[in-house]
Amino acid sequence: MNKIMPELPEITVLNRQMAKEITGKHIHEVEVCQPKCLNIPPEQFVETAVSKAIGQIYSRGKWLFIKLKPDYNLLINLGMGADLLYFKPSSKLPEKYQFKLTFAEHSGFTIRFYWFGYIHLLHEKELNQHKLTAKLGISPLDKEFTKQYLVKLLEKRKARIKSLLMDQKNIAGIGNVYIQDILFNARLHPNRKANNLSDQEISDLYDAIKNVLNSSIKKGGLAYEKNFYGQKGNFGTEDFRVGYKTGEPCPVCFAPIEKIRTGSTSSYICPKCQKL
Amino acid sequence: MNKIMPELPEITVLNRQMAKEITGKHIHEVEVCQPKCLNIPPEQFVETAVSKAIGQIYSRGKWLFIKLKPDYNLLINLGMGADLLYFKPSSKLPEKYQFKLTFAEHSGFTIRFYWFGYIHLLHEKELNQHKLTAKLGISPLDKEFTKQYLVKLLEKRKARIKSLLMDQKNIAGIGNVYIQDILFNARLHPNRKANNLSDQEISDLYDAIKNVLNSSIKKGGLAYEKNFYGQKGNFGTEDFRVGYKTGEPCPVCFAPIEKIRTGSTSSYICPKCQKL
DNA sequence: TAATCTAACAACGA
DNA sequence: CTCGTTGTTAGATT
Repeated sequence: MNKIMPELPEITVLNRQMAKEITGKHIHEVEVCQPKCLNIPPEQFVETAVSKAIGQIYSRGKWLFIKLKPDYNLLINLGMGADLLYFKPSSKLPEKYQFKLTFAEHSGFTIRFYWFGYIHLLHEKELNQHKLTAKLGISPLDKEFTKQYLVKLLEKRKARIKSLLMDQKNIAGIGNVYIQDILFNARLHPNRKANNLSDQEISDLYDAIKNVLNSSIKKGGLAYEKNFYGQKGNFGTEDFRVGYKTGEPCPVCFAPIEKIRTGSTSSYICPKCQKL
Repeated sequence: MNKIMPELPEITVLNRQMAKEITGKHIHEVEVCQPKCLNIPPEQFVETAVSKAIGQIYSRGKWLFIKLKPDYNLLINLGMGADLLYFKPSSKLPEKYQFKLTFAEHSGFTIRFYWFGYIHLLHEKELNQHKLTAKLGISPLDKEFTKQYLVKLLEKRKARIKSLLMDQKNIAGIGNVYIQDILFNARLHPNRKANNLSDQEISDLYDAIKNVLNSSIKKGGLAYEKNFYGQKGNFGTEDFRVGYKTGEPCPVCFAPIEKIRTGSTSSYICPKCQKL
């Protein structure tokens, strides 16, 4: 368990810190070291971004949305792991990064991707046609995400519950890290068919989603990911119940946790508590 | 070989006959017996169509496009077999039909679906958003469909040649009837990967597509389908080389033709001439 | 080992 | 037999 992918809790933490730190600042310089991350040519990207001011910052699923006033938006997806780090006017920059944005008063942030990731710049009017975010599903921490909403989402769906929950078009923000304990807490095998869940199971699943994500946010996100200030979160090994615990005893029945292959992803399950 | 689906040749024949017979006529009455075929409520359909005049008639793939002047279009797809029959003012109507359109001078046409089919009415401006036709591929008899075009279509495609050719988004108009002899004439097994064909094989395939479709059009289409005047075409059993000839000798090597399952469709092949 | 898109394919329904 | 939708899988991506 070295480098783990950022999911909703990590993005939420970053979002809050960025909002507090950089809102209102004016972009002075943009440095692009990895043009493939962008949606437009680097020159156009830089020219459009420079001299604009940071407006509202919010997130949807694993995406950060940073408004560049008056009518542009910077969309960031950290992909399979990345450091998005604030720097102060005088502080030393990270050794390696693929993107740097500097504000008028010489603070700014860098992004280092470990593996894939996107930095897209879009006009307000292009937002709803943006392929990668236009069809993002509801946030599991949104008020609109009610138990009834989950019931509706699952009924008539023949897909496996794990892949359905991880499909960002259904619910945005759950990845292969937090899904492990979410399913365990609801005592669901990852390959259960969505339309076969009992009312009780759906209810448990709903609570598990909220609880797992919220408790990580409360702890500042994963202990394996850095926040805006380079600090690690406090949600660590001891907070996982079955995730990444191959061979260790199930916290409920003491059966050894198994790592199994589910589709193209790995799942950590208790073979006794999570029956198919 | 009872009822066979209409493909490009049958639609082309219908198209020509309809253009000659009904162009310029004014719609006087529309009767809808199967609202599920329509894209809009029956009342709205009837109201919009009535009193408009028939303009240009053309076809794309298995779809007929009938312009209703000045700015509407009647789009017809005969699905898995249907009779689209002209009637004169005094003549008897077919016993069964799901749609009837009568002109001012009491001629008209009826449509009887045997299995699914569409009759859609669209404003000129809605045409390019029409899901079922907007992405139809090129016509294999169009001048733009050159050998080079086919080469480009097949390169880098890992799909099986049969399903690629039958996908209406690639080429529009080939179904599971004519594909049989097209593949045989090019000596191609239906499951060959598109990107593995030699230049010679692509060239043969190109010629086969044109020859098979054109020869059926010349004969007025399939002998198992009725044209606008209720007459059957002249392209019959003797014109098929391997299609629907299970057990009969291959016309080239005399090996018995086999009926095999390819994906969700049936294929008739010569096991010696069409190796995988 | 992760995330996501795409193409290709299977199963199902209308 | 046709066609669209849903879901699954393999491959590719920087």
